[in-house]
Amino acid sequence: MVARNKTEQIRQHIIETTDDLLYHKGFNLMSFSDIAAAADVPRGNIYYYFKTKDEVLTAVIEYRIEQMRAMLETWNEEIKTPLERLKRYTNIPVIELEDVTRYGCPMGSLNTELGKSQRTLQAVSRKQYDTFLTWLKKQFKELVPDGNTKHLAMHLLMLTQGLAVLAQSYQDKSLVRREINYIETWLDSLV
Amino acid sequence: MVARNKTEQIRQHIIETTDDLLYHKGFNLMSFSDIAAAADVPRGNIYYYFKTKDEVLTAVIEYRIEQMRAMLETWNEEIKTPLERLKRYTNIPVIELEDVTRYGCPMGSLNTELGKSQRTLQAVSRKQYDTFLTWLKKQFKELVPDGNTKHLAMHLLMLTQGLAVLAQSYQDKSLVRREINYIETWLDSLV
DNA sequence: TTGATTTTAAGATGGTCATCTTATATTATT
DNA sequence: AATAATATAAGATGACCATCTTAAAATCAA
Repeated sequence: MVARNKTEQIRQHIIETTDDLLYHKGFNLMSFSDIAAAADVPRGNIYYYFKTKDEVLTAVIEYRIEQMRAMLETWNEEIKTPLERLKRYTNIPVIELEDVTRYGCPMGSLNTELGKSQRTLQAVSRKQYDTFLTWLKKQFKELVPDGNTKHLAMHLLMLTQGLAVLAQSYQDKSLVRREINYIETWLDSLV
Repeated sequence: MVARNKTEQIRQHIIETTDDLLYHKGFNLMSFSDIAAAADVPRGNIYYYFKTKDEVLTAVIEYRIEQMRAMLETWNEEIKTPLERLKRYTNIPVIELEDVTRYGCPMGSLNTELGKSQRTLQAVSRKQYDTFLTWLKKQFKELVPDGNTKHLAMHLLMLTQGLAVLAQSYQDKSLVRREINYIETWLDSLV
């Protein structure tokens, strides 16, 4: 029990440190040595927890999705109106301003990288988008019951993705704030 | 003269084949062996034309920018109104639909990749954006003389970047067409 | 406590990478 | 034709990579 538990703990610890590493370096420049060093686990021992690099990625994505779901669950409980919930989503880049202007969007940059020649892994990464999209559709359904909620959700996601790409390219924080304001104005215009 | 010329020709040939390779594989997964194979030049000989991989990248970006400038110049001549010129720009993803849904935006995907931990190279790549932005600003200046042309240009670029990211992630051509229509409607609303 | 199982972690393996050296071949100049 | 400069291309170099093997150590169940 204790050992099983400890193993799980270390595995979880590797996942959490790799999450940051993946965001900061990208998948292809992130080596097993990097993972081992970041998690402070001997290089040869990582393979006891994960057989391949792909398996590490999958575990990190699963972890991210868990986190996202928990966050969205909290928003559902704590934020009363769909408009306010959509605005809460929209404001992620403002809240994560340092990271977004430095490393871009963790979902978008990974999808872009993997989409070139690692499509199987991209499909894994894409589940992050799916998780948000499902939630966004629900909010839009509440906000504008007879709008095309799928298109609206995609559109909002697209706006935040474009924002992140340019924000990172130009290290431009004011661009983030300005574009987020436009998005909020657009959301207001829907009701 | 002939030799100098032939050398220039081979160098140019390497640049052009590497342009596609870079788009399809990304910078870090593109090796010198790939470059040599694609250009059909012996691996060891590539170094006669380019000392480092960074130098190849720089040459490819310069070539791309030349191409872009020539294209924009043609548009300036052949398309009468700034609105139509802006729409011509907007329609690039529709014209390049196959490539955009498969590999994303050549500028955006490269910037995103290099921005993580190769900032010096990202600065080189970013010049592609700059070239478009300068031109876009001019068009907006003509279209809405007292608008904030810098913000408008950035905004339009941002829309196309978000579009490319999602189009590639979901391999979704209808998304491209739909979003391009929105952008055109927005452009119309400015006059 | 003993024997089985789990966990650790060093070290190999075989591959690919960017880059360099160098000897040979080609071409240009005289 | 002789010489000098340019261009070719094989082969090394050393670093790093993902992954595997394996023997020792730690922990478990009996």
